[in-house]
Amino acid sequence: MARARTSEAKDLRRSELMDAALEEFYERGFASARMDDIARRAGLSKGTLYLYFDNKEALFSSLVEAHALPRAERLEAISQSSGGGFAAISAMMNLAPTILRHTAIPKLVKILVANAAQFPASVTVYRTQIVERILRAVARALEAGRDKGEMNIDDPVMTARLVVAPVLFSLVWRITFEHDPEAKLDLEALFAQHEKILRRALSPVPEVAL
Amino acid sequence: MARARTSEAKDLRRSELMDAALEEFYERGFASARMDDIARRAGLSKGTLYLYFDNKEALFSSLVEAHALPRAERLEAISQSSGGGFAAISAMMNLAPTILRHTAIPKLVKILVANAAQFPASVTVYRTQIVERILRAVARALEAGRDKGEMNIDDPVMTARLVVAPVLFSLVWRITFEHDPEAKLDLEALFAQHEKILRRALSPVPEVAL
DNA sequence: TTTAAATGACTAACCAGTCAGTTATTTGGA
DNA sequence: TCCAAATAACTGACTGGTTAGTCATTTAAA
Repeated sequence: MARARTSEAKDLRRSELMDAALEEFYERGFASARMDDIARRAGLSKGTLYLYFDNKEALFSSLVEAHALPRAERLEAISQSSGGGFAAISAMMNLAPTILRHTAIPKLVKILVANAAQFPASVTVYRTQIVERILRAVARALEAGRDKGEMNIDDPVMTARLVVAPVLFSLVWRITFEHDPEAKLDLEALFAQHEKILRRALSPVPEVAL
Repeated sequence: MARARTSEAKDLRRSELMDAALEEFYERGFASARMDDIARRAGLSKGTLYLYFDNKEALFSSLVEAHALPRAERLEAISQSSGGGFAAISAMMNLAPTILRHTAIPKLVKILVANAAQFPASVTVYRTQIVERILRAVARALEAGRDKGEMNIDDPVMTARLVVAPVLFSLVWRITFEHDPEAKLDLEALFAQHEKILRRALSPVPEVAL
């Protein structure tokens, strides 16, 4: 293998090894994934893998930490840029299928949920750095909608969880049934329906009807 | 250990071993769970475990199959007995916290999701015997509500997924964050809010307002 | 020639699955 | 009622295969 001499080349190599680890952990599970296979997938040998990571557990933790920050920042930006209310909800619902289909989040969530008991520190990182930041961003978008008089919201914190729930539903459906050709899920239709229900439920009751 | 001579005693022993396996698989993951620990947890030796199950994989499959039928039947009965519509939704939402707190379903879902790639046959059993039966039962309850003129539903199949999504959200939250004392989730409040949103979204629009 | 990145054979530990031996329980003859 | 023989449930030391982690050696690049 061509050598990584500069520190940029090493950073790249490190992230290639992490990508390989994500795939192996996802496909075989943390315990069954072989360090040799991870190295091979990145086109390197096991010995080299150990130049970049102290051990299997450090490789796992670094995965979670590396993905945490950028993801959360992206989602917070989206929820803020749209100015809150139904526009923000709509922007998030439109983004959901892409996130589910083309980012590492579903795979990361799977390996994290599956190994939560073994890696409590990584779980806490993920909860505080991703999950709770996303939930707060959604709650803020709902509060903004209320302040604009566009939404009728009594409990933004619980409602934020309900807004996000179908995304997690789809995520679990995909990672669990993805090899089952009988189990299709129409993401676009699901999120369109979700948005419709939220609009009906959260729109202020027209005064005329009272 | 006192011996199991009758076939009833053997059935009991078998199910004790399965309970032990559920706990070990849940806590350590399928690959890391030791057959010796499973046997010990049931107060037996590893050799005895192999009298009841051919191998580790058979133990896993039997777990999924044993839990599948009774659970699905219970939930179908509830959704039918309440006569459909909001009464059925309400009955299910009231039941959700108990299912999440006091049944094996969350643990079973975790080990199944985590090992979906290794056991496609068990995944298919679970999907057809539990997941899709529950979703069909919910969809039927929604259709019944529409037929009664109590609900305004355009897509019962997608809506059923949205009704169930917060249950899965809570399930994943619990199995992932259960050891994290900072991460509390008020199940009763969440499902109360969910029911409120569904009532608002699915109630027919009052004619006066049009 | 020097450097340090990369390699892969090696070892030490782990564990699924086996099976020869042990022992609780039942059976039936005295 | 007692006890010896028969039965089969149960045990755990053992084996064979697997893999995380090491390190002496090789080799690409400066």
